[in-house]
This record gives sequence, C-alpha cells and structure tokens, in this order.
Amino acid sequence: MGTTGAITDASLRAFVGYDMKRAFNALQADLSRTLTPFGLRMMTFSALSLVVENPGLRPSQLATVLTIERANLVVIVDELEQRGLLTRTPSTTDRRAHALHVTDQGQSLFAKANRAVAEHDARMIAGVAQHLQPQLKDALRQIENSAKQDVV
Amino acid sequence: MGTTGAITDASLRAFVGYDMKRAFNALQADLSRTLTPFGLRMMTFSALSLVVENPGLRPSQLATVLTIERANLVVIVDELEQRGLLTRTPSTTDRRAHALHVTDQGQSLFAKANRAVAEHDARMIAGVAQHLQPQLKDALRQIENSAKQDVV
DNA sequence: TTCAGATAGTTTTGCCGCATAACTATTATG
DNA sequence: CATAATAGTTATGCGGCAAAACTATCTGAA
Repeated sequence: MGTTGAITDASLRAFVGYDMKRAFNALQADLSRTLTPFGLRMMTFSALSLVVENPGLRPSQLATVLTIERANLVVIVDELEQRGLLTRTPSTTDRRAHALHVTDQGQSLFAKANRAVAEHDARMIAGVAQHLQPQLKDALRQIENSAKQDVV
Repeated sequence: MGTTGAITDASLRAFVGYDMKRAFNALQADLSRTLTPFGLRMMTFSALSLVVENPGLRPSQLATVLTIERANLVVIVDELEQRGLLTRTPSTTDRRAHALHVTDQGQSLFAKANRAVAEHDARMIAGVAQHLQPQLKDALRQIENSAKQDVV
C-alpha cells in the first residue's frame, strides 16, 4: 500500500481554485466523451454554437468571445468548414473580413450535439440542490470577473 | 464594429460547464501570474503542497492524487528535485519505489508561495457572498463526483 | 489626399498539460 | 518457480494556447 495510511490533499482543498480545477477536469473529460460521437470537441462545439447564435460573425469576433487568439481560431474554422458545417464568405463591407454562417448540415449536427450536451450538463449539476444551481452559476461568473479584473 | 450589434453567448451560458471553463481559465491565468515569481506552476505547486503534507509519498501515489499519469509526474519531480526543493530517495521497504521529501529550501519556498496562493484565492472568491462560499465548494466537489461516476 | 498606424486573416513556431505505449527492475502470487 | 503485477522511466504525439511575423485592407490625421 502507501506510506502509512491515507493520502490527504486537505491543504489544497482549502482553495476554491483546486476544487475548480478538479471539477472542471472531470467534467471536461466526460464532456469529451459526449461530443466524440459528433466529431466535435469543446472548442469546435462552442464555436459552432456561437455562429449559430450570431450568423455572419467574423472570425476575429469569434476569437474574442472564445478568449483565444485569432491565430488559433483559424484551424478551428478550417476544420468546421472542411467538414461542411459552416461557410467562410468574404464580407461585403470590409474586404479584409469574412462572415461565418452555419450550413444546414451544421445546423442539424449542432441541434443533436446541443441536446446531448444539455443532457450531459444536467447530469453534471444533478447532485447540486436545485435552489443552489443558479447561485452556483452566479458564483462562477463572479469568479471569472474577479480573475479578469485582478490582472490590474 | 461588429456585424449588427452585440455578440451573445446566451446559448452556451445555459451550461454550467461553460461557466466553469471560463471561470477556471480566468482563474488559472491569474494564478499563473501569482506563481511565476516563485518559479512554480499550478502543477508543481500542487505537487510540492502534497509532498509537504504527505512526507515520504511515492511518485505513483502523487500521480494518483493529482490525477495525472506516472509518466508525466517524472518531469515534474525532476524539475523540483533539480531546483533542490525536494529529494527522491530509494524506499527502504521496496527497492522499486522512491520516497519524496521536501527540503528545507522547498519548505521555505512553499510557505511563501502558499501564502501568495491563499491571498490569490481569497481575491477570487471575494465577490461571492460569504455564506455561499462553502456551498460553492460543495457544489464543485459534487460536480467532480458526478463527472467521475458518469464514466459508467 | 496621402501616408502612418490599426485591423483582419493567416502561417509558423513553441510551450504546457496530458495520454499511450514500451521498456527495465523489482515484488507478489498461483 | 514462473507468471503476473507494480514502480519508475523514456519516447512520442495530440490538443489548447500564446507570440511573432507576414499580407491585405481600412482608417484617421497632417
């Protein structure tokens, strides 16, 4: 067995950051399994969702919302475009820019994937008391804001 | 500017997983800045903390607690050992195994880093109502468990 | 009006986190 | 005692992500 008895991470458990890392890692691993049948990853699913919700979105805007660099978005859009899930058409008003639109095929795949993700998310949060669920989301958004403002 | 008006991610915001990803990413970025002055990353800080708390821990046990593969722990321990923060000594009872111990220098560095991380963590959670903070941690641990059990 | 600076998209490169496979040395077990 | 299991290690590769450098285009101020 071990050294003497049980191993403890009590010191780290004092940090909400540690709890978040563990929860998110476990959730992410499980979500990946949910998305694999659709040929999607977290990032490609999120990108698809945002283009569905914001037709005509430009790549740079999408990168901003996803908080990743434009450079990294290129391969994501490449992948989705090559699979015929979205289109990249030149902008009519700005010849530098492109407009992103989801194809019918992309819409269809997204609808199915979104249902699966919704079910997955429900499973994840099921163990949290109903009345605490909105407060949990509020707390997470508050932490996101605290972390961003802390940059200063 | 944009396409028409504001870009929305309301569809993704319905998922607690999305809120968690964003919160964790922001927190992690900020925590990295906190740890940089100590020459530590999240992973090396966590490893150091666990060895401080569990002297004589074996690498395989450490990997299990950190939920990473033994193979990846090697480089982490290598790094900490080369910096003189911990020692890797042969186990007396099992000639395959090693025992990890933090050096005085490691203890000293960890004490300082731990204080900085504690302050960082306090800033992160400061925006969450005091009475909700323990419930937030409970919820995160519950989600971690839900995600792990969902593998089945 | 023109030209310097900003912006959009892209390519390249590299680091970090993490998984898998394969290997050696040692221990445990049927 | 032979086989299986375990501890540590090395090598390899993928995904997420950042930084730098480049071209094409747009914008704003002298």
